[in-house]
Amino acid sequence: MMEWDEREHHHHHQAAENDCGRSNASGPAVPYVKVMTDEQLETLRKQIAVYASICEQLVEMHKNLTAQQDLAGVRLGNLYCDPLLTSAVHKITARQRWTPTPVQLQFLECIFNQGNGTPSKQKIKEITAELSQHGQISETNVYNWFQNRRARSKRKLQNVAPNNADSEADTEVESPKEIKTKAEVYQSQQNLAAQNGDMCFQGSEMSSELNFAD
Amino acid sequence: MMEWDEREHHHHHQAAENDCGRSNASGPAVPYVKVMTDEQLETLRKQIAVYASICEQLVEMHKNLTAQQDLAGVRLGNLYCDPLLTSAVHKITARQRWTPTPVQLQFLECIFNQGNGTPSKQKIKEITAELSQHGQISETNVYNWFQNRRARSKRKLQNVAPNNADSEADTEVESPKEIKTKAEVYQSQQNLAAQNGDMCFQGSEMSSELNFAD
DNA sequence: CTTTTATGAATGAAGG
DNA sequence: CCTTCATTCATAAAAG
Repeated sequence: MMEWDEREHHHHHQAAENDCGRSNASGPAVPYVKVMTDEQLETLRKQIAVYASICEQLVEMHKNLTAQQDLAGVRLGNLYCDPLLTSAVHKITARQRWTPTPVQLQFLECIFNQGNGTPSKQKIKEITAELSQHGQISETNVYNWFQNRRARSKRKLQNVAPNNADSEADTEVESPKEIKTKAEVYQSQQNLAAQNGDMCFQGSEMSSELNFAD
Repeated sequence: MMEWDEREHHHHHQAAENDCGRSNASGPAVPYVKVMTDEQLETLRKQIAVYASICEQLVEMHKNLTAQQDLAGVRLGNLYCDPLLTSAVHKITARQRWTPTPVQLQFLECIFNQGNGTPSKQKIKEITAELSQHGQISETNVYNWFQNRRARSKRKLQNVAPNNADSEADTEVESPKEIKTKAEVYQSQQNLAAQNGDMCFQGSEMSSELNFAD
């Protein structure tokens, strides 16, 4: 479901050279390295998210409480959450995702436009095999692509529905403002942990060590 | 930038299978895994620990505050929260579909992992009753959850198993693991969650398993 | 660099 | 159970 497509690496001279699986694999030259599966990473990511959420909640509670009565003596002063930390954690556990190459995209688009609805499982297999020649791709990727393509195409038509008759072949048309508004809300919801200025902690010496990402 | 290296692994079993440097480098159709150095793992642990610590402190603080004065009118614990949408005018569009709270999810995950596959009708009832204490939930929700969980778990396995390898270039994968190396973090999280059972952490979920390499 | 948009992926629920 | 759909989430890419 996902491939870690490591793009341009900034040739960092990290302590441990990660050469797992390299062609020259016979060498036991990889001393200290830990391996995690996608699932494990995902789990970790979720747990960290939970913590972030809990902190958020608690800070909110605290703010409400202190707002009512001046409890100057109980500042959150000692609790600091380093933004960098959050961001670093995020990067570490961030999920990567497949991105179709232009060729693959064109091919998929082409098949999609042939109208034959949801490609059968077998069909998916064939398509995947075909597209593998043009880059990394999996059946799941193909499956998801069609699912999304179909769903979004459908929604677009709905949004333009009021005008049935004039423009129909708008598979690539722009979406209405309503969607936009919704997106904004959604956007704000997402970045909670990332940008709550009120709980801007700091003071953890941890930050300096966050040099995984770039 | 990072030393996350994705690799094709042939077996799918726990993070422990750190087979970096193995001789088989041509392995087709194998799962991808992330690799971390000891240092990175250590940093991650520290970061999580920081979160745990912050949460504990906040909880403690909150308890002290509420203890000092009876804030009956500010029962913050019950707000079906949405901390981020403080300016929530949009929130009118309430969520329609059930979303398990972290605690609920954890519980479900736990039961699921006990292997006792088929959740009988009676069992569903019990589980639902139990989880009701942690938030809105119905038997249908529980039922669906198990259905989906199982189906998806199964599918993941299929994606790993069919290593027939013709034209490699396979992508996605997952690692089915049963291990239960609960990390301390997990433990803390649990306690925290328990103490704040009436909080609803929207938007973030947590999984039950945390087990990265040692 | 920050914000916005496009879109790959996850998941609760419905159909069969 | 398995498949399909709708909605939501998260991130890569584009815009400012």
